[in-house]
Amino acid sequence: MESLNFIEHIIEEELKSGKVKEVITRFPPEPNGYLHIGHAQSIWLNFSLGKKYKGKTNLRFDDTNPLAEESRFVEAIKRDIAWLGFEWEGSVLFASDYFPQLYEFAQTLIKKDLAYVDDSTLEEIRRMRGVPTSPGDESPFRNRSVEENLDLLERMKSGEFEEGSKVLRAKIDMSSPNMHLRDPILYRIIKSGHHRTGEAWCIYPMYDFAHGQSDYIEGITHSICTLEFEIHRPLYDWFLDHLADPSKVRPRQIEFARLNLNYTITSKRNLKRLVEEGHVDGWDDPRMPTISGMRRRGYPASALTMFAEKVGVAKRENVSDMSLLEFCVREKLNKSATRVMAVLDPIKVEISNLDDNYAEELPIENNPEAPESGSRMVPFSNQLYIERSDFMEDAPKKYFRLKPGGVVRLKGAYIIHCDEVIKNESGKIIKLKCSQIANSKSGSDTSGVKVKGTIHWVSAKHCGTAEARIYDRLFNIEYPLKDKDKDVMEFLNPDNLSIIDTIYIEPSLRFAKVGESFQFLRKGYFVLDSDSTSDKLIFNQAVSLRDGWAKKN
RNA sequence: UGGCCCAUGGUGUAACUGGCAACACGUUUGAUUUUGGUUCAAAAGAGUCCAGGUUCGAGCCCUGGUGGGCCAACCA
Repeated sequence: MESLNFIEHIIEEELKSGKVKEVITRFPPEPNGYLHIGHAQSIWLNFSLGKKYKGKTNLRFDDTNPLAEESRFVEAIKRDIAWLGFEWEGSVLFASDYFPQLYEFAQTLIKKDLAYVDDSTLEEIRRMRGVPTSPGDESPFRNRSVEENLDLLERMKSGEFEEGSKVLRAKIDMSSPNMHLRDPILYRIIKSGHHRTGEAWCIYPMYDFAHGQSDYIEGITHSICTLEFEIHRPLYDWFLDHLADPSKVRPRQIEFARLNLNYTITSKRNLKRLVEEGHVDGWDDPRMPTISGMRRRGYPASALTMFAEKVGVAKRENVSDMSLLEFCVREKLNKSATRVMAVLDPIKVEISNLDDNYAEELPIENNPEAPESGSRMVPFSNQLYIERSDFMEDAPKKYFRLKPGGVVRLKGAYIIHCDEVIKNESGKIIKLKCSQIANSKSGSDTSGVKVKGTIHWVSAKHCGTAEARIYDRLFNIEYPLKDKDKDVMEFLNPDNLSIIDTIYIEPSLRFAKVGESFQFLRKGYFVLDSDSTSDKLIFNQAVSLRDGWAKKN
């Protein structure tokens, strides 16, 4: 039997008992930044629940704070969700679409004597709210008449009062141990343009007054959010108790633990800092744990949803291993990425027994995991580059690559024997003189020579060049936010990006398209970055290949 | 001196109305391999935070602790 997460258990019970007839979820981002991997999980959760139970999922922007929100974020968020492969029901929705209705809800509460306009200052309200361990004090404005409150709210709406001079509050319980029930603020005055409603409003609802009612208006059945909203649930329900039509679908808020990843952060506030303080090049910098960053890094969308699924959903605080995400990335790319050869740190190889105008095209498979992908022709000559790490002068016994007097297979080509090591004055190896073993051609090898290793190569006469950007973990400690006395930025990994300005790539790579993923044989998965130009290709390393040799050494 | 929530290998999740703690990642070992990749096979690693209780039987139920998270923006 397939195991269910706790939300699915709840849903299935409700479905069985008839408490709910269908499942309608929503993903409710605030357009004040880019989406990160934690949001990817929430998106996956909401949309897959909708799909699994044959319901639907809305995309609704929670845009109730004009000071923070911008339409460029709306666009970026839509792009990311679509890229992940999810389709929201109908058109994109906005909490701001419901401002008129929300305003009526506010009037309804006033008429029920459950809300009042408070003239107290911010500081006074804060002080009267008290602290969790002892009751707060009631506002002197708490007992205004319904008529006065209605009038005052209307005048707040029409712009008669200054920002901060008045708020609308719910009349609940100033002594509640739950701070959110101590007469929470419903509306505040903000005289600032809104990304969608422009100057139409100068009062804006608070999150608590907007979210649940928006869910209710849309007929959402399950309003899934993260744990920090757990304490808001009594308020969520209180509004519904007083405003919802009992004959209509009543949304239920369910909280789950947000996803965290080690060696990085998933807090919008800190991601914003990374961008604004210039620690990265933007929200879509490949080092960022944002969906856009991961896309640019070369992580496939399917790897992100696979990761979300494998991590699972529960209520306990958790920090997932980056290695699981990387596993998902490799898993997907292994099946889809074309294999090509690129030398990142070259050492020249001259094949002495081939003459200078020798040229040959050799067929090399595009992807052994997908035989139908066929092969391509790769030029071979007497001048090659191999990886510096594929040669060792004093090699240990288990070193399977090239060494003086040793042999190695050039992938898809010939076996070569290392005859001579050429060094410069400072002792650095600049060239290897090798000889090609007769009859050792790949696929028709009758030489009888046994090799332990196969290495990649490019023809120095035919190859192109490119820049490679190699990424490492963003932060150099596992839990960057753990030490609250220190600034997270202190823990940034100074080596989180290394740029190799010239790598040597096989000619076929000249036709790579931006966003196209490749496996650089024996190195890792790379994607062509959008910074590339027609005369300069730039590849991002999504993730290296697993390396059993490196691990042991 | 408050309230709400959580606690299962290193990590993340399972264990449906109590019934031999399972899966994945990671780690280690071996085999295969013209990628030290992939694939395949295997191993190590928790007795379920602690103490009581109920029960033939508790990771699951009850009580009390302990530890952790969240709550005092006119943010979401």
